[in-house]
Amino acid sequence: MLLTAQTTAISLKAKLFRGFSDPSRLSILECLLDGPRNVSEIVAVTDLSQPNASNHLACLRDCGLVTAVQEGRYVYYRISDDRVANLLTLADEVLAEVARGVYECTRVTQT
Amino acid sequence: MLLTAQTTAISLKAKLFRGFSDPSRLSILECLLDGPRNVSEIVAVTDLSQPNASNHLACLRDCGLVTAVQEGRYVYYRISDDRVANLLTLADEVLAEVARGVYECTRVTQT
DNA sequence: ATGTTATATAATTGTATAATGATACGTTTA
DNA sequence: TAAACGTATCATTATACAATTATATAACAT
Repeated sequence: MLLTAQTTAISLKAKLFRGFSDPSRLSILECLLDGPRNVSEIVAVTDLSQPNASNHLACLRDCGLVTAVQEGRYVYYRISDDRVANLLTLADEVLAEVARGVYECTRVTQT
Repeated sequence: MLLTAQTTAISLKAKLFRGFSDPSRLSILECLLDGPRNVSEIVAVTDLSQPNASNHLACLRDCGLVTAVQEGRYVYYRISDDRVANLLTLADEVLAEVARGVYECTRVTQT
């Protein structure tokens, strides 16, 4: 793709959505909707391996979707902005409308 | 990941977000915000190759984000639901907040 | 100091997927 | 019917990315 100011903004937005586009990361985000959690708690809730969870958390953190605070040997993660939660909610609504389509979509691999 | 009813719903949502997570598909969606467009028009606006645009359109259609209507030899695409547009707008707002983070995020490749 | 727990990082591997070029299919016009 | 046009599909290639294993770092406890 040709890169212009416009497409740069679009690439940013694509990157933002990519933060939400993985089941592991979504599990983490939904877990954090209930409040801050440390890595061990996240691992327990999501059933991800610890390194895998850390990788995805690093991705979410780098993208600004979550923030991290160290407390002793624990690192607590939380969702950085209410609008992130709003996006998840709105996605649920869209999904309710188009669920059948997404379900049948085979262009993106089923997990 | 272990697949449960919960993770299945999450996988669906991840798939939905994946529809938004590519610059080419976002360009197409933003182009369609102005109204229905046929493939040639989309190709002209987005600078994608015709086969590439068709591929992404098929993905968006399969995922229920756009609908297609054939008129003569043209196929007109439109955004399937207003909430899809809302999601794009909300993403802009989130991006305004966390843009720096996303910009600096190197876990997801820059385009 | 040593061991233990919590988290992060690195290297590797397999898979997903975006882009391209060639081609097929369907529709219209001559 | 043939030619031209619009769109879709297929095969290929290159790259991105998720998951795993092993290991490193840091904080705390004994």
